[in-house]
Amino acid sequence: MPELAEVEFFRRRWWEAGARGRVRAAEAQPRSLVFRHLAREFPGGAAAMAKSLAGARLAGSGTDGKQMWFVFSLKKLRKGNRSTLWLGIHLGMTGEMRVEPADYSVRKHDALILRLAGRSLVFHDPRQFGRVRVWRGAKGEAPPWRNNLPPEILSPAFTVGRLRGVLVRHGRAPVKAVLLNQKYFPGVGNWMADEILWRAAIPPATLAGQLASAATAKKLHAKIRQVARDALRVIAGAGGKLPPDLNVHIPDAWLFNHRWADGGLCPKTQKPLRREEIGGRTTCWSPAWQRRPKPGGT
DNA sequence: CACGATGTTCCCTG
DNA sequence: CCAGGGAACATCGT
Repeated sequence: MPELAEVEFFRRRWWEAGARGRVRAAEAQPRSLVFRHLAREFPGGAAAMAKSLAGARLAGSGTDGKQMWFVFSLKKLRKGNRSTLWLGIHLGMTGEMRVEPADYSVRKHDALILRLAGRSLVFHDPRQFGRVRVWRGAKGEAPPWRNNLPPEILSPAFTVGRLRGVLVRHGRAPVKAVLLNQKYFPGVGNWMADEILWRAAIPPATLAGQLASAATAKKLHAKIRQVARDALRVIAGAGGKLPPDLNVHIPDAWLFNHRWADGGLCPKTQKPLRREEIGGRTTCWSPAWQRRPKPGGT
């Protein structure tokens, strides 16, 4: 499920239910594989994390691409100054965040439950490709996993020039595979990559190096941003009210609604869509619409 | 019963 | 060391 906008949707869901609230207790299911790396970064692993979260106040939250984080302030400590706890959640393939009643009982594949006054915040992940990270530090410090992040695709630092550099550097890879690289396009996943290439009328198997001309890169850059903005607005309710769930209405003018089942038709041409594996992932595209760009200048 | 799923990481090769 | 490709991870639904 989770790409840029779905991650933002789930972050807001927890944040709107828990902002500035006190965590009365935290319950981690240590057998969930989402904690498999935790002990390396946080001595004591899931159990120590749950203990540290008890009594903490939810002070902030955000996302870095598909990585979401919540920051908690801890009660004053006599020793040291490490009064801030960062909780990082990656949703993997099937993770989701829920808000449940206070008396909610743990269900299969729930990984983490935060008990607040009047409600429970639940992180649920059946396939367990998700990941929980925790870092404790002084106020104003950030965890190592927030250092040296690539520019968000909607930030001013995500420039056409940067995009061209990426296309040249990975010139022998299919552009579809390059778009999935989180180092360059944080938050872009399989459906967004297909949507971007469809809107840009670029066949997904095109080698990235073929797209590095100024004109083509500019077009691709515009579509990357457009898909990110549209997805955030429609799915995460950017700038407005949070939609009640992820089953929001996606416009039929997007590829999104037509891509899943075999036999879908391209909304632009009404010709059949094709599904094939490109860049290691199932890719949906419209051969009648997505044609190789003409070789252009620089 | 087999296959595929909106992700990441590790390992191998050139 | 770099770039690219493929497998593995675990579970569920069609």
